Amino acid sequence: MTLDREQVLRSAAALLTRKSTATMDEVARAAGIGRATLHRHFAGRDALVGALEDLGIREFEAALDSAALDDGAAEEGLRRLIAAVEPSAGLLSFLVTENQLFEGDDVNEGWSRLDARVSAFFRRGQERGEFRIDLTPAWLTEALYGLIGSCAWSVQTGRVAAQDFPYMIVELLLGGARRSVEK
Amino acid sequence: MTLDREQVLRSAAALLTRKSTATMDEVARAAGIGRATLHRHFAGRDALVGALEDLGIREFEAALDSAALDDGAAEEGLRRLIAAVEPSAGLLSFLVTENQLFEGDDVNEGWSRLDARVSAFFRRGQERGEFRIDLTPAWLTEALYGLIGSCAWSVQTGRVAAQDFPYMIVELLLGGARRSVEK
DNA sequence: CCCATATGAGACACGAACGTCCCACTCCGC
DNA sequence: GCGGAGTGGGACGTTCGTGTCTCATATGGG
Repeated sequence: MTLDREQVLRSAAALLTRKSTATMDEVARAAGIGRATLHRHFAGRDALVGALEDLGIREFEAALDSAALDDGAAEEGLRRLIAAVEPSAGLLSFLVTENQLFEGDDVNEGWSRLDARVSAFFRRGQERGEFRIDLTPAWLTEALYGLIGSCAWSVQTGRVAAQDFPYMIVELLLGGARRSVEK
Repeated sequence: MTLDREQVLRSAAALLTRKSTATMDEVARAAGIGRATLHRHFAGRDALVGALEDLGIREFEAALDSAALDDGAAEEGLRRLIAAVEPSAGLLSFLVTENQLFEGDDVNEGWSRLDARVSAFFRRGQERGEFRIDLTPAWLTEALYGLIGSCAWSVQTGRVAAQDFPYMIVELLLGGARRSVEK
């Protein structure tokens, strides 16, 4: 008994990553519990998505912390970040898509905090001459999210090998963001 | 009278780009027509999305044609493609997202045809030594779609100036795909 | 062993969106 | 001016997901 809330969230994340329109019933069955029990722990779909948001924010924040973005070259920091964020990629891309559906009323303030950290990282990289200055930090941040989502999707559909996930993202994003010599 | 089917599709695309969950009623009002009339021209939501798919495929295909990808350097071809695809960016990113919701049963064959063209373009660029060979054509194709979507979204939320749309995408994607000298 | 707590299954009402239909109105061609 | 086609508004039934509730069952601690 005594349901493992964390495990339910994990399976919900795994399911919603694949099928973002999954029913509460499907979420419950995927977690191996009854729909009633699911409702007992999460007031409704909004509450469930909210809990997933908190989870995703925590994971992303942890990845940011563990990446120690400011240690050494910015390029290496970014590589560590991508590697650290890989396990959460599916969940994060689901949450990004979910957020886009909102009418911008009440967005979880956690996202703005994370956006600010990522954006600030790119800006520092620019100031240190490691990143191109003609691509704005805000755009690099959004592009990072987009590439994470695209790559997670490509892995899911078999277009990209799972083991290549970090490499594909880092090489594509970094190649563009890195100051190249002929510029 | 005699409803302009094309115009209805345009306004539906514009609305669904911003709010992909918009109701048939909202779509109708956005087009300035009644819900009944909308249903007379499109059997249902599926038919409407299907018509939008055809429209998006036509536009993307036209962009591919007009870009003349094989004329001159691959880089220039890509620049022309991005510029040509800009007006359709919102619609295309909506359709890509929409397609991901499908359980992969019956996808419009148009997409595979377009995927093949884009993918082949990247492959030729690789063979001619203009693109890196460690990033697969399939991934470059998906990344292109993802960046188009991210940039369209960034423009909509004001994070990226509309006039910078082609530049931001091309520079980021190309920088990564382009063989850089220090490699 | 017994009881409290949590669960699963199902029933129920509610709301949203859909798809269909009808009716009055308007606009156009004849 | 007249008739018909096209349109808008609204009503209706249906479906689907949601949220709440009840009840029987199982599990685990005292």
